[in-house]
Amino acid sequence: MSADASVLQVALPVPLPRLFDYRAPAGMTAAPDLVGCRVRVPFGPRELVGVVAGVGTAAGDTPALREALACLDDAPLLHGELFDSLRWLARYTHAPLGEVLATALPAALRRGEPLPDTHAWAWRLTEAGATALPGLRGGSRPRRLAELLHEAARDEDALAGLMDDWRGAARSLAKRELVERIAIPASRLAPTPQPGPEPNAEQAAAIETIHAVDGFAALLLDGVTGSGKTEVYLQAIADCLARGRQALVLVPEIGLTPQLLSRFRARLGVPVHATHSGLNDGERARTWAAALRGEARVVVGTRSAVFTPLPEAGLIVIDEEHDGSYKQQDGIRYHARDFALVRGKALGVPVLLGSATPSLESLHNARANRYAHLRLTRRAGDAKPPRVRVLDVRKRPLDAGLSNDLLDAAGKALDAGGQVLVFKNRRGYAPVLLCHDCGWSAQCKRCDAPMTVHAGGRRLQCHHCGARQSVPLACPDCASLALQPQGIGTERIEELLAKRFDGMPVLRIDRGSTRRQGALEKHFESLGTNAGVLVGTQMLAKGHDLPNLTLVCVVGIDEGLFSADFRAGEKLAQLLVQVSGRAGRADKPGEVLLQTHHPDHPLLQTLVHGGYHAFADGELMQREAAGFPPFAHLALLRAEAKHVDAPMQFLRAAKELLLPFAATGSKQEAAAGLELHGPLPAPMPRRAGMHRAQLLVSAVQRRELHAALDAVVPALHALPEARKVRWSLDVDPVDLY
DNA sequence: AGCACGCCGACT
DNA sequence: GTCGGCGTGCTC
Repeated sequence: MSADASVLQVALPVPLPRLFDYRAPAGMTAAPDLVGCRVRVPFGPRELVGVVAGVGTAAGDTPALREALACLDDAPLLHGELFDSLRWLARYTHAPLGEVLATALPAALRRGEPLPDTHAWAWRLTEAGATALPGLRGGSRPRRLAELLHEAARDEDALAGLMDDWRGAARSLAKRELVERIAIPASRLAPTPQPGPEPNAEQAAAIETIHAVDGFAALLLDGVTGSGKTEVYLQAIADCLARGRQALVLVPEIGLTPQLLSRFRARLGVPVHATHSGLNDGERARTWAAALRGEARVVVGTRSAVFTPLPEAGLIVIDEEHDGSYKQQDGIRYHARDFALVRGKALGVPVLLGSATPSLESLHNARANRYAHLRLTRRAGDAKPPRVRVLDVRKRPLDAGLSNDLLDAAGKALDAGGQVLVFKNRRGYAPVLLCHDCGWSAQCKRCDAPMTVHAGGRRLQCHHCGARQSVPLACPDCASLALQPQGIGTERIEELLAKRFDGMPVLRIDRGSTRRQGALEKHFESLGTNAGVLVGTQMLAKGHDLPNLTLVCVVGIDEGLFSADFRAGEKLAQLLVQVSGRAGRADKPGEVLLQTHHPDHPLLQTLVHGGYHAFADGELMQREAAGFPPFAHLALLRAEAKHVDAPMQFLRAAKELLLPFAATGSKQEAAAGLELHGPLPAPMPRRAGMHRAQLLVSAVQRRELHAALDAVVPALHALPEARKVRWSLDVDPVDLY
């Protein structure tokens, strides 16, 4: 084998910042047509599936290269725009390409399974079947099926519409070889959209602006709750389909409901492919393959759907663009909204970002004219916005954290036959178990966090590592029996409300009560439009339509008003506006009660009297003054280890590497160069038995941040201190902990 | 990340 | 005497 033979440069799913060279599999040559194909390769003592990222010539003195075992694809799985965008994502996140590709590909393909068939299936009569048809017993199912198939071969969907239990009949006929199953190409029928409601003037203007876009543009659809953003999406998608192009719709984790899908399916007149967390690996791979082949025309999915191949792309929609679930919080920490914008630009298609409470990043971009700003200010049917009242509870008696005013309002709403939503951002019974005699409180053994009381005061649970135990009978420190649940969680509110409104349905909706897929829907359906109370966490902020909801109560917002996290204000404002938007409909004005000990807090005052945009104006000014995003760019280097000192040692070494890029003290140069904050122990220094620390890097110019990281990240991998920790780099972190 | 190799404690 | 703990080192 000559030393300069062509080699495959393979991206493998390992946390090493390089590609690995292999000889082409036996009988193949390392030609560029293999780029984007998956290969199975030996790697140390094991075998891995990787993707050919390039071909090149091996350096002369390279030790004997190993040979790839097999190529798994006839044609590249990744090519063109998607491959280019994923390479960009690897550079942007400073992550190994192999890990990015492993994150982007459906699990079945990552494991090396073949690209699945996306054929539809049809049945037809065989020659023997045509001959035998008159002999089949009249009126029997096999006879009816044979008659149907005698007229024409029919696909399985059509058969299901024509007779029931056709499968049984087909099976029995197939056994006698009278019928056979044949693969037919997935249908590429022209869409038959159903007409929707007449758009109002604002919607029509938004639709026209989107329609007029040629090539890439980012458009912020900034519309109050109930203003009909979905209608704009539907018209834009229908327009995209009519031009013969594919549409991708991203929705938050909680937003992908059967209601949304059936509305899309009913209106668009083409199959809508959904990628939700309930799909198994095979189904996910099939949707991916169908999109790759151009068969899937509309794909709706959560965060990871942003990796769908779109060979005939025409439009990308991101619903509730401010939603935190678009940011992946482990592994490759990508932001689906931001990556969608990158893809839209590369694809040359419009990207439509919709929200009633746009992220400050998107508002900032809209104000800088980087995004078109489309406003929808009217609620459908001219429904009045809900009346928002700040409820001052200072010095008021509280029962399970609820004031009398709040309970009275709830009672009145229920008496009037309405539904009441009580929102509390803490699940469980109580957040702390305290000894009244000595001050001991139940702490998790593996985390620096108190354990939450659950099950009406019988169990303790750690919300950070999942540890569970029963509540001790006596204080472990002083043997006192005076152990008291302290603070309020959703369970405790549920308990109080069930007692207070005896006979009324009280439903609790949180991650404790609603673990299973579809459980949320079941809960809502069980209530219907009957009077009743819903108690819950974030999960209640959106999702299912509640037409009979007349009162929304928000309790426990005070923590959010004084959080150290610079994004806490934005998150709280978004939450309050979103949850308020659920109250009331056209014929029933809603009411919102915000219960607080800080009624004069500027955030509440601005939000209540000026609305979300007034809040956003003030918040953006504060961000600018403080040098926070979107006026600066952040990267957070995290490390964790079993050993106490290892994370800090690693981060100190990392800081040494970054120091040459840091801003100097002088004023002029402070605008250039990085600022390094830390390393510091993480806000929760120990979690699930691991000690954690972090180093925050910020820069005014994104280019400088990336230039420094480009230079430093490979050295980070090589640090001796790195071997003793698990570390990760989060570019554009959303949570600084 | 895996996985192997390698050197020190409580058990069939 | 071995099974197994996790430190250290490597992966084209």
